[in-house]
Amino acid sequence: MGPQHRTMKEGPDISRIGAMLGDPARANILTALMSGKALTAGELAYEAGITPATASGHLRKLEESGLILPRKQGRHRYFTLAGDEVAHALETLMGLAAERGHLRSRIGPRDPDLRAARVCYDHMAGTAGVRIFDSLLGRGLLELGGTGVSLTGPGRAWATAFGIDLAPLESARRPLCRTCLDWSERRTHLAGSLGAAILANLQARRWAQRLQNSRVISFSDDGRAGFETHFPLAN
Amino acid sequence: MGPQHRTMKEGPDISRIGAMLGDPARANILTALMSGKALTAGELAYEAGITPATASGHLRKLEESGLILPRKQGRHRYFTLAGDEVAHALETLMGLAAERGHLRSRIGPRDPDLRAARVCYDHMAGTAGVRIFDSLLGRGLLELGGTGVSLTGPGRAWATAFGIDLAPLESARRPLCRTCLDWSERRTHLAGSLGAAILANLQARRWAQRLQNSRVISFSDDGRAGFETHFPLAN
DNA sequence: CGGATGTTTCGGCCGGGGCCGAAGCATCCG
DNA sequence: CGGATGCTTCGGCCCCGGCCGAAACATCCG
Repeated sequence: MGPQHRTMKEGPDISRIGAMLGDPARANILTALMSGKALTAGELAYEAGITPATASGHLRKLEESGLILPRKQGRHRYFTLAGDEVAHALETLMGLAAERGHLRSRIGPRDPDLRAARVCYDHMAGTAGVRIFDSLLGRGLLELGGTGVSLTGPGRAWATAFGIDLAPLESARRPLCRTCLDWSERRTHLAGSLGAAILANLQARRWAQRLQNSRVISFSDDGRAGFETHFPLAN
Repeated sequence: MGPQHRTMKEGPDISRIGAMLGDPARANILTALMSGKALTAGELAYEAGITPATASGHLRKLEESGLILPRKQGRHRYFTLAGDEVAHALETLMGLAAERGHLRSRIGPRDPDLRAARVCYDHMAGTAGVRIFDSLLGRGLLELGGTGVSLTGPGRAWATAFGIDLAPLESARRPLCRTCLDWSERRTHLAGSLGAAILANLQARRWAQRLQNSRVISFSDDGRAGFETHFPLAN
C-alpha cells in the first residue's frame, strides 16, 4: 500500500520518471541516446553493460514511461529519446549531477590516445577539448556568465571566420555553449552546439577523424599544426 | 558489482539523483519544498505520508545528494531545496511528468498563491505566466515558428512601448524567446531573456514582487489592474 | 530537575525489482 | 527451405532498500 495512504497529493508525479532514471543501466541507456542517434536494442545493451535480455525489459519500461520511442526496422529495433523535452530534462539533470559531483566512474582512461582527444557525446574532450576551451576563454572569445558560458562579440566573429555558421545553431533549441566537465582532465571543456560544430569543422577540414569503433579522435600532422595555430593559449 | 563492469564512461551520473527522485516518499518531500518554504522534518514526514523515522532516513539521503539543505533551529531541523538549480530541475521534470500523464491526482501546487504566480528560474510562471504568453500570442505579438517562439514586428513595438529595451537582449547570446512548460497549468509560458525582462519590468513598476523565501510572486492591487490591462486576452 | 516535544538510530521484516540463461519468436539471407 | 542474427519472454535467484516501532538523543520549558 505504500506511503500514498493519505489523501491525494497534487501535482505531477516525479517519482515515476525519477525511478526510470534511478537505475544505472537505464541511465546509461538514456545517456547513450543523448547523442541524438537512434541505437538498436543490442547496442544499448552493450552501452549499459547488461545482457540483451535485461536491456529488453528496461527498454520496455522506458518506452512505457514515454521517455524513448521505438522504430522498428527489419529485425532491429531502433530507439531514440522521445523528444526535445526529454533531452532537455536530461541535460538539466546532468548539469545538476555534475555540479553535485556525481560523476560516472572515476579513473581516467589509461589509453593515452583517449586522454589526448576523444569524442564526448558529439564534441571534443580530453586534452584537446580542454585546450579549445582554454584558448577561446583566454582570448576573450568566450566568457563565463553567472549561469554558464557564452560567446562574446569577438567570439562570434571568430566563429564565422573559422567557418561556422551560427545562424542555424542559434535558431535551434539546443544551447550554443555549454560547459562539460572533462573526466580525464578534471577541467571544463566546451559542449553545446558550438562544441559540436567545432568538432564537425575539424573533421570536415580533415584535421581530425574519429577512429572506427572508438571514441579516440586522431589528428593528422597538418591537422595538429592547424589546431595549434587556431587554438593558441593566451600569453 | 552492478552493470558498471565495463571501462569508464563519461559525463555526469544521472542515476544517483534519479534514484533520489524515484522514491515516492522522497518525491513528495521535494515537491513540498518546491514552495520555497523551509519545512521541518516532522512536517515533511506528514507531507510524504510516512513516519518521522522513515522521513529522517530520506532526509539524510537527500542531504547527502546535495538536493536539500538543513538549517538547525532549536529542536527543529528546517529543510529547503539546495538552490535554484535544484528547483529548476524539479520544475523541468514536473513539466515532463505532467506531459507524460504521470499525475498524482490534482494538478500543481496546493498553495493557491503559488498556482497564481510564481518565479520559474527568472521568469513568471503559474496562471499569470500563462496569461502573459496567451495574451502576446493572441494579439499577434508573438508567433510560433517551427523551432520555437519569436517576437513579431508589432511585438517588438509593444515591447519597446512597455519599457523593454530589446537591443541588449538581442546582442546577448541567450535566446530572446523560449517556451517553458508550466508545471501547474500544464501549458506553455514564456521564458528566455524576454520572459525575464517582463518579470523584471513588473517588479520595477512595483506591480509585483517576489515574497521572501518563497517563489510566490505577489501582485499589488494597482499591479493586478495594470497587469490585466496590459496583458488582455484576444477577442 | 523532570516531563513534553522533535528527531535520529537500531533491528528486523518484507516486497519489488534487477539480473541472468534458456528457450521462443521474428526477420533476413543464402 | 534452413541456418544465422536480433530481440523478447519466462522462470528463478537474490539483494537492495523502504517501512515501521521502540528506544535513544536532543532541546525546550515550567
